[in-house]
Amino acid sequence: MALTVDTCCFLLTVLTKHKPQSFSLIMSQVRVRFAPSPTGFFHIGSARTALFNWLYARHTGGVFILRIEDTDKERNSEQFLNVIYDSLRWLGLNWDEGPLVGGAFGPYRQSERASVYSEYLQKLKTAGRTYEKDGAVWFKLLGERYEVYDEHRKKTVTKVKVAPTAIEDQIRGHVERLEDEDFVIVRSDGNPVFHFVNVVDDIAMQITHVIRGEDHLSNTSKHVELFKAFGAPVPAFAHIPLILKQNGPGKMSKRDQGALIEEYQKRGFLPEALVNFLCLLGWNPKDDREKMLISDVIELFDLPGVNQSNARFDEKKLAHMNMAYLLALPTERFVAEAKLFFQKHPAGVAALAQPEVFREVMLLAQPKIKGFEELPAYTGYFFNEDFVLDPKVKDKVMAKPEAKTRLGELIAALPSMDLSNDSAIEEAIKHLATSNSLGFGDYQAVARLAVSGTNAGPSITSIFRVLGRTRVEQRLSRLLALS
RNA sequence: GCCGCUAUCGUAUAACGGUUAGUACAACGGGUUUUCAUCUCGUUAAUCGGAGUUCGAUUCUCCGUAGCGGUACCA
Repeated sequence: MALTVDTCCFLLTVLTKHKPQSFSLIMSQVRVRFAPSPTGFFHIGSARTALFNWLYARHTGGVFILRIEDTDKERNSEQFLNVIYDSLRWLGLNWDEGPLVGGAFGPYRQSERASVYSEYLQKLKTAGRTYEKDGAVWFKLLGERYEVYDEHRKKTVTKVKVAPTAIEDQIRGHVERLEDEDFVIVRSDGNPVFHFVNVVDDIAMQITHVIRGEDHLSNTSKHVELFKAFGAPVPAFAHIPLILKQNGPGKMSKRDQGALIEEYQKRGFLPEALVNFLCLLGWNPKDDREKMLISDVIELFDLPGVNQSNARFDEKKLAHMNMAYLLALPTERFVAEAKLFFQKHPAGVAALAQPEVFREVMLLAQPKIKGFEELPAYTGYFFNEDFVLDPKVKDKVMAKPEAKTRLGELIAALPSMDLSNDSAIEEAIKHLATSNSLGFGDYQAVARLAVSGTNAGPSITSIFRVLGRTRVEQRLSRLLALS
């Protein structure tokens, strides 16, 4: 069926609730790409770039493409590719075209696109926009050439009289930069350089919006000149701010704490919490909402709403977000996720030995912890008899001379206690307390020390209930004998 | 050095050119929780500096300063 351009725009507007003027550049579907290099690491900055691309695609009803920039042949392996796939999948950023899923514009790995590059190189050669020098292929700018001595580089360079290249950035607005020197597009070893393959792929894959880190803003003038030389439409650009390390100068590098997605996976962060945190680093819904459904973010996300200044990473805010998600998690999913976490943890064997107990303990832990990584330390004493007594807590609690008396009274009362539910246990301890003219608190601290080795944790009544009479008795007696 | 981008509490951010400059995290102090955590109330805390435009500037312009990025036959 035939559709007019107006009809198309109207439909797109209706379908995406998007401002029509944002479509001035393109008459077709939005196509964005995320183009990581398989280095064996997946950086949090890359994750956010991927996320913003994905959000924009989902917001506009467009296509999110994964393209692998693996031209650096030496340090590539399937393993490294899997890091990318795993990280994206874990974050929930599914791609519509790319490796594993295919698409009409493949292949999606640069290492498999050599023929495309030579074809495009030929176009440029035919157009007279290249020349060879020192065995490399250079891109020829259009204009009058002149020589000038560069003090900083300590050599004479050839410059070209050209007008500045204008970039209309969706986030930064109008940016101008003078691109006045020819540059290499194919190295003397025959490998095309990043600028060239990047632009060729964007043309070949019909990318409409290039959303990437600000570190590429200065490169963009090169890219724009290449697009023009190919006679291809220049895509819309959107350069998103960088993530700075939380302490010290500079952007976050892979050596910084918290820089790698892998680390969050290992530490048991909830991916939806990390994604929510990342959404808010450089973007906001223009109201006070913070914990948001991803569907709401998709609806509200737009490029002009992205901030222009770099953002410092804040692990405490992320931890808080993770806790908020943990608290809101349906119980059974919490237990299931906790199980997955323990399966990869050394303490997991003991913890998972008794599924019933494990579940009970996890129910106690859910409202108390900030992240799954706290679980082994927080719940260890439930699964192990040889837990350690915190020396500081022990000294403090056992410093009171009556502590041993309280312990003895508890042991004596224990056989007749109803341990079937928390309120019964509470009643029993209260009864014991009042009969000795004391309060619940007089038994709480010493009992807690005896059964858990510490002064923090779930309610003492719950610990008694889950542990059961025998183990509680053993632990109380052990502490009494010890002191 | 040169080029580009940026600049609001410690951090992330909000504020049609008109607000007592808001919110969240953190910090600190109460309350709740017979522990801890949660929750809750409160306190501390910001428009980088200087000009200009304007009746009025956090907001627009310019100049400084600082931060960040780029400046490769890396990506």
